[in-house]
Amino acid sequence: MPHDLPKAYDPTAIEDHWAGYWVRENLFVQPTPGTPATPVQNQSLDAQSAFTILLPPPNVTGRLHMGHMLNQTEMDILTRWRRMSGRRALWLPGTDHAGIATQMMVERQLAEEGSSRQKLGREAFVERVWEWRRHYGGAILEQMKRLGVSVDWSREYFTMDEPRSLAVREAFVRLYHQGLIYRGAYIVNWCPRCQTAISDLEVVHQEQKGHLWEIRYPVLGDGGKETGEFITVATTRPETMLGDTAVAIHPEDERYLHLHGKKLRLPLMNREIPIVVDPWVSRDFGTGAVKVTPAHDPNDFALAERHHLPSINVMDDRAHINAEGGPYAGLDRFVARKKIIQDLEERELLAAVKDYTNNVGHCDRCKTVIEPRLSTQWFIAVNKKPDNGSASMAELAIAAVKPDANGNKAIRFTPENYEKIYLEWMTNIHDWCISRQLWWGHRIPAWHCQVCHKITVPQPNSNADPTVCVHCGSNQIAQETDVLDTWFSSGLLPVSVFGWPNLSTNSSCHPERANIDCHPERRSSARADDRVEGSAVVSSGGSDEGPGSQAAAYRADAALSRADFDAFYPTSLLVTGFDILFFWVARMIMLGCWFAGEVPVKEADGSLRPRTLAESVPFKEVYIHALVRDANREKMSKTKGNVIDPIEIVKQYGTDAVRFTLASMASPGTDIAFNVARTEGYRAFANKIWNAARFIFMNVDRAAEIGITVDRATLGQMPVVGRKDPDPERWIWVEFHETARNVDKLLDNYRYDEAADAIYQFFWGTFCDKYLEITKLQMDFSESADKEKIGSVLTNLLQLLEATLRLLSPFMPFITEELWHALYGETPKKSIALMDYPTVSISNDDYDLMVGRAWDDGVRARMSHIWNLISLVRNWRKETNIPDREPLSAKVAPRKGEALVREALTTGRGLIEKIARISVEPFDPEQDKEEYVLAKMGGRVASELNFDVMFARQRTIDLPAERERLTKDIARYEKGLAAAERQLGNEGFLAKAPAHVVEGLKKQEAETRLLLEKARAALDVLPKDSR
RNA sequence: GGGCGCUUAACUCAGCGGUAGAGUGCCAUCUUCACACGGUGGAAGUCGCAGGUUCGAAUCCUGCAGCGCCCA
Repeated sequence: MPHDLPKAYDPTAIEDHWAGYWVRENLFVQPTPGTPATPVQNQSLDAQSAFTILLPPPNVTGRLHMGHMLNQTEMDILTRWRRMSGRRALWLPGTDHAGIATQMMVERQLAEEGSSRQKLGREAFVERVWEWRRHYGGAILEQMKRLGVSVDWSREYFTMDEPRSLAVREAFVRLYHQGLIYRGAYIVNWCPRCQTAISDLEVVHQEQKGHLWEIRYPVLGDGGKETGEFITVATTRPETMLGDTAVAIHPEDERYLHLHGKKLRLPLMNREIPIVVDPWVSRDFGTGAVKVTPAHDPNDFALAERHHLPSINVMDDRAHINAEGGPYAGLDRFVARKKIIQDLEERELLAAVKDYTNNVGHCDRCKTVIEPRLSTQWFIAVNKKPDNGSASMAELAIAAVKPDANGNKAIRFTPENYEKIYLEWMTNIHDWCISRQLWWGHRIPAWHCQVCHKITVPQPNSNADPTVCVHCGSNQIAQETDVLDTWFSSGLLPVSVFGWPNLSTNSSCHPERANIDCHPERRSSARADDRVEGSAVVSSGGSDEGPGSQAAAYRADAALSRADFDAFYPTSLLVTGFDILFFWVARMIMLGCWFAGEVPVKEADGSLRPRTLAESVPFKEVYIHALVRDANREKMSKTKGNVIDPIEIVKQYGTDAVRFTLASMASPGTDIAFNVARTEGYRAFANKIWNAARFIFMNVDRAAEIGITVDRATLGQMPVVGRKDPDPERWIWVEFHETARNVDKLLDNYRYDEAADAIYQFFWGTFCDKYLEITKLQMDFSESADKEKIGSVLTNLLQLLEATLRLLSPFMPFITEELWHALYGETPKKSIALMDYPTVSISNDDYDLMVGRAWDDGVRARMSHIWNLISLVRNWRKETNIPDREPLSAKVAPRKGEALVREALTTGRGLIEKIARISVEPFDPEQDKEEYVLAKMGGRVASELNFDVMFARQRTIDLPAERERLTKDIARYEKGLAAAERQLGNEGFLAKAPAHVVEGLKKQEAETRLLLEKARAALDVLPKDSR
């Protein structure tokens, strides 16, 4: 192995190389169980061990941002760790067709060309969007590849590809025939720019300064004559008065009691409208009288339903006043507002104008002010029980998250408080408006009859579009022009990525589901075309013949889909941000529980049984990650210009360093203030790793030159060290295993931060700073060297390095891959990512044996004493300005009664002498009293808890500084001692505190007392004069 | 208006009932044959404020102040 590594680690070329290699070699392809596809991962695993994770699909229009990188880093760490831990790991990537965003993108392009979607027409426009997607849609996936995420590229999905489209159609059709999808007139959030309805969630509310106009409506007496009296209403949107059909007052409002049952004349429109009473009206707001515009306000609409008032829509889809607006027809809503105010003023009907700040809804996409508008839309009745009386969608989705009688949850949230937020939302959920007036998306599979005006929706499991109306038989039917909400298709992903609804039961069908699962037409319906096309777009080329597309072809088969579904559904985990908790997570739970619940479970013997709720959920765990903010905790936004481009940072510092930064800051529930200073620190860490490896390789090479061979056969194994081994080797392996165990536990609880920190501390603080320093003392390549000894030291070093690289690999996949390959002549597998995680390769018994033995013997305590003594000497050197290289002689007295301290001094003497560059002689302060006292007076004595060290006088020391230091120490010890004594004198404490706490405090008190005495004695022997 | 969260060293954050931690930064010193993206040593915090519970509170409770988020 040639080990001429450069002195400093340069990640760029290395990361590019491995990123390409991982994709090319299909390392993370997880074939359908039972198929002969690429046997890269461990095939002996049973389905129980699956670890499945679905990538939240980024928009095809998207570019990678910090949120993606955090999300993907977290998923990649967990997936790599689970894979190395022996699980059948499958991470599914894909993209979302993002209806509005993508359509807007292409419309903008067209506008630049002087064209528009209307000029193109629907069909040509949709083709144009596909064209756009083929050219630009893979950008974000290419960025993901550069980050080295360990996804299965052969299973890449797109929410508009054939299998996913089939799932969307089938889901719609089934829900429709179950009576859970209806078409109705409701107030929706209408975006006049996007020309579509959007869901409540896509509306962002912003405080805006506006006015509250008070308008006088004349009261009518008998015979429709104005009485001269007025009722004054307050409104923020006067233009809607054109559509007023009533004025409402509170039934108990004394100001208006005499007006009950009266009518009003609607100004400008000269329409007679009634006064209605309704307790919903707030007496304190405005004038206590509220105009009612059912077609343009959701509250008014509800009120109108109660009072059977008509609705008059006064605006068109561009938010211009329509013919219902009389003289104002054709005006833009805001122009109309001005004109109306003016006209009212002229007629002396404007009572007042007050400044008012209100929350105005804007379109999340284009920021246009939303116009609540009465229109006909498609809805899912999420609260409606199906005809067979079983639970509604929302009820199922609640049951999936709420703890059952035994406290078990089918879906567990981390951090836990999201469970509450989710349940709160799901409990108050409204029907879901799923129609969008766009061209890009899944066109709703419903046909309108031009003759009887009824709707025809195909039956489940039929791929044929209807040609005649099922109600009147007419052939004049046309497909609905609306498309479905993008979240409808992404909500189905957990089932559709495994081929649902195209699932064969292979042998026999569940009696109730027979028509669905074994439909003959369905077998050939899902073609692999789009998959192959998808791979061609995103892969580095030539993948059409690779195992990827082969696997794709397999999956088009219903039997294989079934095998995938059985093996991988429910997925294990969803990692996502809280911003799409309702948009996506909640909808996946609703749709997942609903449709997976209809798929029977196939038992080992081939029989079928109904699926339980816990088996129907789309994922068992949800980890909600933090928001990545800038270094000043500000939310990143394009307008603020504080957006950090992860790819830029990656180019500067390396992917590994950025990943490690994100991991080390990813504490559950806390936002991440991304600070490049941290990344700089972790780039230094990568460099440290690089150089530690370089050091080891150099020594292996030097050893080879004098004929010392290092045994690589034992690499990958965990040595069980025992009493016969020297302290340093036993100690470092105990430390290593403690770290590895810890990391396992921490990752299991999503504590990326603590896991990253544990590895960092081990590698830098323990392995490099201590163990490597120890091994340096043994690197003797002279003729007289003990070759066997050096060989075993180097073997141990390589073993440790190899194991540590595996431990670190999920966090820093690139540098570990590079060094791991450099370490072997010929690697046992294609990638370190396919090796065992260190915790897997040692059995529990071995672990207990090893750590137990080492501890019994006090190896950790001894090593800790040794390092304390070394620190004491180093500290002394600094204080007395004795250079590190200058030899020093000292006499050391271990603390009385501490056997381990004495042992440490005996066994570690050589180590201490070499590392601290000191010659040590033992002494006993009791027996050598005279010399000790002499030293105190003439030489110097340094003390810590376990040792007294007597140094020969070599340099003058800064007496005032030394006095100050000791005085400060004494004060600190006195304070600590007083506090401890106070505690121990407290009977309540002695009686109530647990024994170990009391014991600990007693020990601490004794130690503090000792340190105090030592410090006092040291101060005492310092000459009193200033020199 | 309803709900949730945050306030710990100069900065960014852990800790969440038993004597205050990390990374970066800072100070001093060292270019000794892995690494100056380094070594060694060091300084640095009445844990937002005020009450309470407890033998004991950064940690639990209440109130206040400041900051932020979600929903209406």
